[in-house]
Amino acid sequence: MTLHLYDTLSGGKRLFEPLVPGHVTLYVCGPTVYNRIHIGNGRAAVVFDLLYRVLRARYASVTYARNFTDIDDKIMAAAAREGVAIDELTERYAQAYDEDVAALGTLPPDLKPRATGHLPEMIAMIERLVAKGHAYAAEGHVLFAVESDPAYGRLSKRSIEDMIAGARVEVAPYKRHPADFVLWKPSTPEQPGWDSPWGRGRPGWHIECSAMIDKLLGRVIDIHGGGRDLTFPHHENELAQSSCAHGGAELARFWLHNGMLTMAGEKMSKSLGNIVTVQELAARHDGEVLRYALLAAHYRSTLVWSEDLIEQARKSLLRFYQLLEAAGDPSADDVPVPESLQAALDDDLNTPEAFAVLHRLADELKQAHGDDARRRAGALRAGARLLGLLERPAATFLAEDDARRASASALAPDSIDTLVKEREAARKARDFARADAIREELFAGGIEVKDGVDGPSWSYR
RNA sequence: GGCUGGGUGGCAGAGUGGUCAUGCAGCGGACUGCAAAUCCGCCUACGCCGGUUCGAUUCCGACCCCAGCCUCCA
Repeated sequence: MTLHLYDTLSGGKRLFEPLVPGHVTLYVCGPTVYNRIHIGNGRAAVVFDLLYRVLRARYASVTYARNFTDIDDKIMAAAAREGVAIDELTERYAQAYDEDVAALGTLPPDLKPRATGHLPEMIAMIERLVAKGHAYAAEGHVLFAVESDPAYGRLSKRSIEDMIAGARVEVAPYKRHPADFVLWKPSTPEQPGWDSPWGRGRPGWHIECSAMIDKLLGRVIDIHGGGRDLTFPHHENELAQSSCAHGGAELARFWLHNGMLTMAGEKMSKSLGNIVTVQELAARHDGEVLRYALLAAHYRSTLVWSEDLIEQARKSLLRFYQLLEAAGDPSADDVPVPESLQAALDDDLNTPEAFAVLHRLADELKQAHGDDARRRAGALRAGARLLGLLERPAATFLAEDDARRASASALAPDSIDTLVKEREAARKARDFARADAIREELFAGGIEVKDGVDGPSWSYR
C-alpha cells in the first residue's frame, strides 16, 4: 500500500516517498506564544499529529519539528499589557500550548525550536539573500525583493500583479516593490533587539522558519505543514527566502495545509473574537472526544464547530468503548491495523472514511462472540490507535464519562438509588403509573433506568 | 475588486460516470407492563441552467451562493 498526500504547491495528490529512504522530515508551523490557543489552532496540531502517527507507522525514522514563535510584535504588546517580561510570557504560553495539545491526544514533536534561539542563523540567511541580490537594506530594514524571484507566488497561486491589484495595506515608502516583505526591522531601545549588520533590530515573521528548517532538518524537507491561512503570505515568503538562499532548491517536497474551523459560518479567529479555547473545552469535555470531533471532517475541508458535533463524537466513542468492554477490553498489541482503515488514511488522511471503517468494524464486533469478539475488538482498537483514539482502558473512559454526566446531573447518587428502589417496589406491586412517574422524574434529572434480567440498573444519559 | 477552494439528505460529513458512504437525529416494526439497549426496515441528497454521454451528483461551460487569502491568524 502506498501513501498519497495532497500537495498545495502542485495542486494535487501525489505519491509520497521520503527524499532519504526510510527517513521523513516534517516541519509544522506552531503557535506565536502570547495567549491560550483556540480549538482551531488545536485542529492543526491534531491533523499533523495524525500525519506524524501515520508516517511513524510506516517509516523507520521520522523527525517532526514544530516551532514556537517567541519574538513578535503581538508578544511585545501582550507583555506590556500584562506587565511581565517577554520571556516570562512566552514561557508561560509555550507551556500552556503543550498542555492544550496534549489534552487533544497529540504526541510531542521530536523538536520544538524557538525563534529566539536561532538569531545567528536568521541573520546569516538574510546576509546570504542580500549577497545574492534577493534582499536589500533600507532605513534600518532589510526587505526581500519579490521581483528577484521569478517563481514568487507559485505556492499561493497568485501573481505579483494580483497582489498589487488587491492590496489593502499602505505601502511603506522604503519598499522597492509593494509586495516586498520584511526580513529584518529596527528596534527602538525599549524594544527587544539583537545586533546585526543592519543595526540593532529583530527578525520579520517568516525568516525564523526558513532558518530553523535549514539548521535542524536540512535544505529540503519532505513535508511542510500548517493552516490554510498560512499559505499566504507566510509560506509563500518562507519558500521564496529558502529557495533563493539555496540556489533555487525547493524548501519542501510536499506542502500540506489544513482547513479552517468555522463558528456560525465564520472562521474562528483571534481577530474576529469568535473563539473557544482548548482549555475551556477540555474542562467540559473529554480530550479524546474533542480529538474525534476535530477529525470528523477531512483535514483539508472547513469544519463547522458546534456543541452538537462534540456530542456526536462523544456518542461514537461511547459506543466503541462499550463494545470494547463487552468484548473483554483486549489490547491492540501485535494486532495489525485493519487494511481498510490503513487504506483510508493512506488516501490523504481520509478520516471520515476511516471513521466509517471503524463503525463497520464495530457493527461486526457487535455480532461476534467469545474469542472472535476479542479478536475483532483488538482489530478495532488497532485501527483506532493509528488515529490516536481508543488508547485508554474502556473502563477508564466509561467511568470518566459517567463522572461528567454525574456532575451535570441535578440528582445525587443516593437519591437516585432511593428512587430506583422505590420504582422497583412499585413495579413489583404492579403500580406501573407510579413506576413510570419515577422513571420520568429520573429521566428529567439525566438518569436512565434500565430493567434487566438481574433487576434494574441506571446510568447517566 | 483580485486570487484560491467549495456548494451532497433535518444536521455533520465522505465518495462515485450506471448497486451501500458513515454517524447523529427522526419515523415504523420486533422485543419490553412501559421504557432503555439491541435487532429489522424506512425516509428526504447531490446549488441553478445548458452541454458531452446509452446514462451525470460525478466530466465540460455559464450563472448564483458561500468560505479562505489579499493585514496578525492554524
